[in-house]
Amino acid sequence: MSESIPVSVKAPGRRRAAKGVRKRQLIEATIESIAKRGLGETTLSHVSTAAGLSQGIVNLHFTSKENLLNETLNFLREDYDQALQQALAKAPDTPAGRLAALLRADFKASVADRKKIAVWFAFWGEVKSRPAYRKICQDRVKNYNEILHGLLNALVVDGQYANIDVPQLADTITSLADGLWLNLLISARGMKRAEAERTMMQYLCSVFPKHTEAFS
Amino acid sequence: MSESIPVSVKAPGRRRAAKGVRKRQLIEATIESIAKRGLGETTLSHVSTAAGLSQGIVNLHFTSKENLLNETLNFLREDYDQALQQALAKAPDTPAGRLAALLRADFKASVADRKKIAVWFAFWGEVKSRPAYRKICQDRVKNYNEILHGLLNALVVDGQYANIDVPQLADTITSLADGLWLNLLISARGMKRAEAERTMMQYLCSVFPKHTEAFS
DNA sequence: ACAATTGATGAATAGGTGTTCATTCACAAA
DNA sequence: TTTGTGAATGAACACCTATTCATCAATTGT
Repeated sequence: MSESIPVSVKAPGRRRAAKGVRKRQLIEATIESIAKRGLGETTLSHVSTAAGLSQGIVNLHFTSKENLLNETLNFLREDYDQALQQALAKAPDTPAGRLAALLRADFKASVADRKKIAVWFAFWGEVKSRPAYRKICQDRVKNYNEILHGLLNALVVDGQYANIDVPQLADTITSLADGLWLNLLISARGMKRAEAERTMMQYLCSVFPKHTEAFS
Repeated sequence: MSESIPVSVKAPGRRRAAKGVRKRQLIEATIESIAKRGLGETTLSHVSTAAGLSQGIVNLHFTSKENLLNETLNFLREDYDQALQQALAKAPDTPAGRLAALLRADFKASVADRKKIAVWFAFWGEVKSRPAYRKICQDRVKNYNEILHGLLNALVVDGQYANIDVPQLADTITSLADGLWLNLLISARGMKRAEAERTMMQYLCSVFPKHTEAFS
């Protein structure tokens, strides 16, 4: 949000920063720009100006624009995974409780932020023509699926559910989650995060009727 | 290739076409290019070359690139709506049969074509920063939701189902459909259309257990 | 047959973008 | 203080892209 104040050249003391600091600063400016202007209209000028730095700064720290975008998508993925881990760490130790925590995490304010979702979709929109993006997105899905499969299997055992096709159920859940994100992004009458979360929980209740209290 | 020999024999009937014909030809070249290169890398040169025409042709028929892209998205939406109408027209006259037809249509070869899905996502990725795209996408969703609500209400009455929140159910169904599309686009082990359709049908079976035969 | 009309051309234009690199300058070690 | 290091600059460069427009030629009307 707060736009970085462009540093006056005259004002001393605003120079030099560790590499890691600048890189993160530039990545955040990139996310901001993609959310505001879209991926196609995001230029290095926009990014460096928003960061209050000079023209060549991105090439200095990332070598190329392509590299900046790859690292931006990577950052987004790590940010997402971290939110999941954090949610699981705080979750109760029951399968249902952990599953609920995992799926609620998708709709937390810090994850389902409209800006971040816009950036996710911007990259998804290029997935077919950019193998580098596809790789990162596939890795994220793969990791998510592994966690989800584990929890679903545990819950099926825990509740002695029969006739549940876990792989297909996992597909349904991940698809539902992604589709709800699209709703958050597009919907006219601003679908709210809470509403999306409720929809997801309601679905889980219907699949696991013995554990409704965990999904309420 | 050989060309520009200014003799009378210029080429076979390669000149002149009605406005509508050229426009459609250019829109199709645009879709092709977006699917192959992405929205950001699609240039007017690519489009006109792919159509076998000259530089200025897009500006002649569409005035601007922005216009071409808007009309391309519009075409995609009309194409989609048409597929839905066609599916409904051929459907049996029962609520369950019509619902099944509507949702199966999302995964027909001509609709869930990997190229078209890539283009949909390319535009969705810019929805936040381009009001014109957002408008078209919202209209499509709105129309879809109206049809879906009608069918769901009819089916609830038909089967005397209780405790069904139709608006929420409609949200779940549309989200699931969109999410399955993302799976088709990204998934590593190529999720197949048939698999996605089965997932959707299986979900409908779970919601409407008295009508499973319509969803099998 | 002869204009008139209009689709189509493609070279030229103007504006913008990513990248480079010689140079500057903050900072800390000697 | 002096000096070495490397972060940061920003003008210059080469490239690309959307758009224009004078020109051409196929079709239509008379």
